[in-house]
Amino acid sequence: MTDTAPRSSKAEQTRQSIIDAAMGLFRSGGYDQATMRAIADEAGVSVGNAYYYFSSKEHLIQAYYDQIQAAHAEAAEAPLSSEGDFTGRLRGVLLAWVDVAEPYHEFAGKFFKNAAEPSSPLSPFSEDSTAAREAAIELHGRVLDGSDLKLNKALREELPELLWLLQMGIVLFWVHDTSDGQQRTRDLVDQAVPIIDRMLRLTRLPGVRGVVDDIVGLIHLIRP
Amino acid sequence: MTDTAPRSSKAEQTRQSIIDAAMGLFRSGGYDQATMRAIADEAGVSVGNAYYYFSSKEHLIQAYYDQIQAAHAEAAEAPLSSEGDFTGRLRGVLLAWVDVAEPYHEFAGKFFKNAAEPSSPLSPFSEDSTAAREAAIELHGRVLDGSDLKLNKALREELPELLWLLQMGIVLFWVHDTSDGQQRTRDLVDQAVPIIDRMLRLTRLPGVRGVVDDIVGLIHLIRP
DNA sequence: GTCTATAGTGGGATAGAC
DNA sequence: GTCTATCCCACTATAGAC
Repeated sequence: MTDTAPRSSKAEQTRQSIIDAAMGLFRSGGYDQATMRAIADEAGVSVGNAYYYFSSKEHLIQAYYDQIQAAHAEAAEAPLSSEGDFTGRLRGVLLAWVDVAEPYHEFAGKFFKNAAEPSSPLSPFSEDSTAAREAAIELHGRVLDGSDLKLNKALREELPELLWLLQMGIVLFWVHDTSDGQQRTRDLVDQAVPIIDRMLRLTRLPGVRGVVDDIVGLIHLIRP
Repeated sequence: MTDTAPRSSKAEQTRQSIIDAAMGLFRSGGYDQATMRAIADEAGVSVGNAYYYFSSKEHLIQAYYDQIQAAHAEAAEAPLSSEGDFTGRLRGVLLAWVDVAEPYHEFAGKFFKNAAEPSSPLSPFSEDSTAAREAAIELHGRVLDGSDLKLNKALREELPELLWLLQMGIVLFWVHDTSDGQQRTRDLVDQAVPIIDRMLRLTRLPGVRGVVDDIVGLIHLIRP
């Protein structure tokens, strides 16, 4: 979607101040409280100007998403550089997301609601989310690249996207998770990761191989 | 959720006329076109009165939601009574849903959006949806009961819920599916069902068994 | 190209009289 | 239970300043 590189410093400053204002208001009062009037006011710009930079309130959230995504990419560096085996790397990356997203959990449901609508630019499957989605998938590619997993080529190619889907599933669980510090989501990650590891290693088993090939075929069939 | 039995005839009549008006307008013009003003107008009541019966536009959707649910249960009877093997039964039940839901596909995204918010009573995971959810899970229990599948007990117990989750995944795909008659979703079902069948039969394999046990354990851990 | 100010539209939701 | 009147908000339009 939008390029992250700064254009003219003035414009970029304005843009950023709007994002910052939105961030602050989202955080303190949730999505509904943060009206476009309030955001513009807090940023010291006019409503019209806010709309000049963000064509809708949803697009403003998108910027917010991008920021979480960037923070996740950064937080994921630690496990990606220190962990060598697949389980450690995947767990590290997934838990890094839970850490990064924790402050927003309270009102994430509101975001999620908007993101669930297929036509919304906020949908993780949408055109507008392509950049963020691909960055996230790429991150899972790196989980695999540095790991000790041996996989057949066709599966290896699909796996980053599948791991991203897994992450979306964890996000789904996470938004419904009301436990303290989203501990249940962390438990889910802890337990699920070794199972996934074992499942992936099973894919080399004679009886399993054929099914894996069919699954890869299915993925190709349904990909847009 | 709401009881379907009629209360006082006058109130119930008004209530029903609002639902009918909403249904008609949703169907002809989609969700956005059907403003509360238009719905109230069509029903011959005031906007305030419409809100007296339905505390939000979302709550109006519930009536729709229930209708699809009931229609699916009915449409699923055919394959459940005629098909004997697992693939036939599962495919029949899943495709019955796609058939039943087809007229609503256009604006199903709006349903979905509301259902996605964790705190919404329309969420398939919510307290309020327990009855509908359990009915749907029960339906998948019947898919298994009449089939030729042999499974270990622990897995057999979890499987109806897992199949329901699969159905939720298909719904997710479906709302994003813009192909004619949602043909791509139908293709997905056709291709996925035999794969699931094969996967389930693999669970009896020595190397696979342990992983299946762990998955069942994980399910128990994360269930609320 | 960036920004302000202001006035307006239309829709979800509500208050309070009846 | 029902209405009318009104509020608030996202969003648009416009006219113009720098």
